[in-house]
Amino acid sequence: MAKRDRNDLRDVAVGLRASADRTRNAEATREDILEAATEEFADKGLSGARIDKIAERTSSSKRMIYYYFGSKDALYRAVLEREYTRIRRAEAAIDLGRLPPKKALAQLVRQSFDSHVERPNFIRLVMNENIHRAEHLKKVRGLGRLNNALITALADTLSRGAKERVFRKGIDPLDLHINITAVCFYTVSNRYTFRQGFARDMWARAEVARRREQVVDVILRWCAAD
Amino acid sequence: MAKRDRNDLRDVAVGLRASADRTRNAEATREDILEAATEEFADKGLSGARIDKIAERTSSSKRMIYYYFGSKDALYRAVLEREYTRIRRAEAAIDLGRLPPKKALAQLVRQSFDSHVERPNFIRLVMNENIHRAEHLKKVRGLGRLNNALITALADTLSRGAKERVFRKGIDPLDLHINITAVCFYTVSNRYTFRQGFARDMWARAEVARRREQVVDVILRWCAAD
Amino acid sequence: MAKRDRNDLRDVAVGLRASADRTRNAEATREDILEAATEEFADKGLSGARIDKIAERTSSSKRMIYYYFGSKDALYRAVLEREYTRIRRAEAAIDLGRLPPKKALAQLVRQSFDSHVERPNFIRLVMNENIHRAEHLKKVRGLGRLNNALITALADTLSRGAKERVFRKGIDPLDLHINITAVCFYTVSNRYTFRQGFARDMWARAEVARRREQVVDVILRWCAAD
Amino acid sequence: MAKRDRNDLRDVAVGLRASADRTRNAEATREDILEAATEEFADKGLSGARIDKIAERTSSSKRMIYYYFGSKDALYRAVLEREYTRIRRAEAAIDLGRLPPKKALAQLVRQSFDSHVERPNFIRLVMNENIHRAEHLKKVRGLGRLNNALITALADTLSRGAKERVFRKGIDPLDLHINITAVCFYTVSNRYTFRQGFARDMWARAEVARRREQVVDVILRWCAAD
DNA sequence: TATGAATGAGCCTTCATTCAT
DNA sequence: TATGAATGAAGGCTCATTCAT
Repeated sequence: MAKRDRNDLRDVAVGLRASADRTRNAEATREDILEAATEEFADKGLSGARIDKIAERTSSSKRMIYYYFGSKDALYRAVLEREYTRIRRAEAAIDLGRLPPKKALAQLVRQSFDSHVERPNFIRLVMNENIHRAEHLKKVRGLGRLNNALITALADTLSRGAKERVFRKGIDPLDLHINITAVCFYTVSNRYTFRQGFARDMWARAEVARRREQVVDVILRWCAAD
Repeated sequence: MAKRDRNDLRDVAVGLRASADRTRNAEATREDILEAATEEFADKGLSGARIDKIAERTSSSKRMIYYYFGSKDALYRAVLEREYTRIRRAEAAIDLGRLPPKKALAQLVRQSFDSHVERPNFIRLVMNENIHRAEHLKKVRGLGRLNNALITALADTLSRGAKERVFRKGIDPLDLHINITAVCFYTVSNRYTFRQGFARDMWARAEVARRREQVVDVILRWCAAD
Repeated sequence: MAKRDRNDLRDVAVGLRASADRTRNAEATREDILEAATEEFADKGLSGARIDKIAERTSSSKRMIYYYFGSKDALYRAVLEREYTRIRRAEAAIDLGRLPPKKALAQLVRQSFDSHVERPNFIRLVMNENIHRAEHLKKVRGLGRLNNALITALADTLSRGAKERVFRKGIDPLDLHINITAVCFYTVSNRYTFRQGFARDMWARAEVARRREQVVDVILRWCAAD
Repeated sequence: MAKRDRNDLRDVAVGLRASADRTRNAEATREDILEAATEEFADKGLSGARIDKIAERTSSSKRMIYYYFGSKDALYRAVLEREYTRIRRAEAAIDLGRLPPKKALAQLVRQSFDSHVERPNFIRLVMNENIHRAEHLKKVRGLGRLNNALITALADTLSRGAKERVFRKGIDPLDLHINITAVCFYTVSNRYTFRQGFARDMWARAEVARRREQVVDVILRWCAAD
């Protein structure tokens, strides 16, 4: 049975290689699916999205979606988690160095603006969640309430600014965050209905650039010391 | 036969009255359906909404929905048109009288804020439209680009304020409108995901009241003369 | 109450006039509906036809169709009866005078051919009946098995021809009728599928004329004495 | 893990075999559905046919019909294509060997007659198509205008017959085809309405046999040299 | 006679999901 | 891991028909 043994040995080798490949492929396949699903869910919402369409955008098959994610809802949650995690990771990486308060705040606003503009799909997912009262977001594990990184940065900047008399006192960092996000979010979120109602395209390149500075202006004037 | 003919004549009269009744009922049925549909579409989006559910909320039947509106899409469009028309009619009715510029602007902002808070379903429909690139809104007839009433009021207020040196010069009325809407819209639109991310409920009664004044503050500070 | 009486008298007059009008209208309305229904049923078959479409083609309303005919099936039967009656009445009116047998037969064939060509809707109704195993035709009252007029004419012509040695003996008149009808019917009935299969349009004016004479030729050669 | 891999390898083998089985089943399922659909469509026409009824006649389900054919119309087209292809394949297989012209033509006519009698469902589908102006047949891909096989055989027989002075000169092969088909088609297509109008059942076994020879007679007499 | 509103039954179709291999 | 076949449940929509006046 020497032949048998040799075959067995070869099988082991093949098995290891295959296993590694499979692992690597598994990761890649998951990513592939998530990418496709993000597009589809952002485009159509949860109920409008079609598993078949997602499978088509994928290099793998519909069956694989169920193999990896179990159900449409679970896939949607995985997409939400991935997108939120990305955003938070980006926010956590913010480093204002030792910029003077005004410049620091301006930079924070610009970063926020850019991150909204760069991820319109995320904005649409958020809108979709709000339509559904965040019922799916609630179920996403590992997404506790800790956006502290950004809020802390804002608080720090505000207090430095107040000390230097360039900002008013008493501004709540979370309020500031809300206002920044509001003006940034709207630019991306409502561009389609806005274009329908008014003769201006908020999404045109020049218009985005102009709006970016206006958004900074709105925030800085709100914080400015009297 | 004379009697028969008299009856015929009476029938005509009765017919006319009845016809009015029927018309009134038809109108009522339509309204009833639209009301139910608005709820369902706002709640679930176009694809998530179920005609059966809409029918359940109605005092008439599923069949009637098709009798009056023809299709789910057409019903959705009718809902959009009705909601937009309401909003615009309200905007057109704005009368600032002869308030001084700052007070006038503050009131405009408060009205805008209130109208957002009072119509959360409209906000969700707008979000849904933006997810779908306004493809349905585009098809709504009789919704040209004329929000002039509001923009005109803003322009007038801005110019009066500039003349009286309480506002800066050079503020574009449409930009102002965007900023007002952005901060108002966000308060309503993103309350669910916000609550998920932060330990604050923007939708709590007290919080809404507080935010209302903050929104006025943001806008007035942005417009204020240096 | 003289006034009342005058009114009553006027009512009577109005009533009589109206009644006559109504009768006349009733007849006209029935015809109007039948005409529209014939078109629709011929075009779409029984199940493909739509009561709404028939109503649209009519100057009256859908409700009237039910008032006069009771149901879709009954209307269809009324259409069948009307069409069959027309054809039979035409056949009964055939008068070959004292034409010599060959000319008489030729004329009979041409008449049959023409009556097929002129009533394509009837041909389609017949096809539809055959698809449904004549189940509706069976139910049409007043359509007994008496096409004798035509068959008698054929029998007479055949026997005269045989006597004069221009036709073979022993030809069954009903067989002759079948063959005449077969070649005529096909020209009208299968024109669409034929055009799809071959590069010839049997329905082109010149082609119909040519086919007419060929059909006569086929029949005459079949009957000719050896 | 070696075992696992061996299983994997075996799985591949099994997979290949299974795949063949599945393919065979898929093919069988498709055929099963087509068979049932042919019956139903022939019986009721396109609009009268019910997908549910077709599913009932099947060993699979309604859902499978959509899995394989996509829509009722597409299924109908598939049925048309299959039936037409069958007929044409049969026609292409005709081999008259070296029969003398008269016998050859008689055989051609008998074959045509038999193929009509044997496929009454096809005849009904053709009638249905003609009612609908062949609009569905038009859309059937892969059904070009090439019935040449049969026409060529007819042309060949005619020219041989003319050379041998048993047939007239100048008969157009397509005309001949039309006449053959007309008399054959009618026997099957109009049997129901005919029975309703006359006291004879064209579809009775003996009657079919008699008609078969009569049809041959009609055609041969038409072609015979004077 | 005539009309618009209303309706129940049922039809075509879709979709997420599972099975067999 | 991977795949094509299969499916139950439900969703959108249509149609002949009737009601109220």
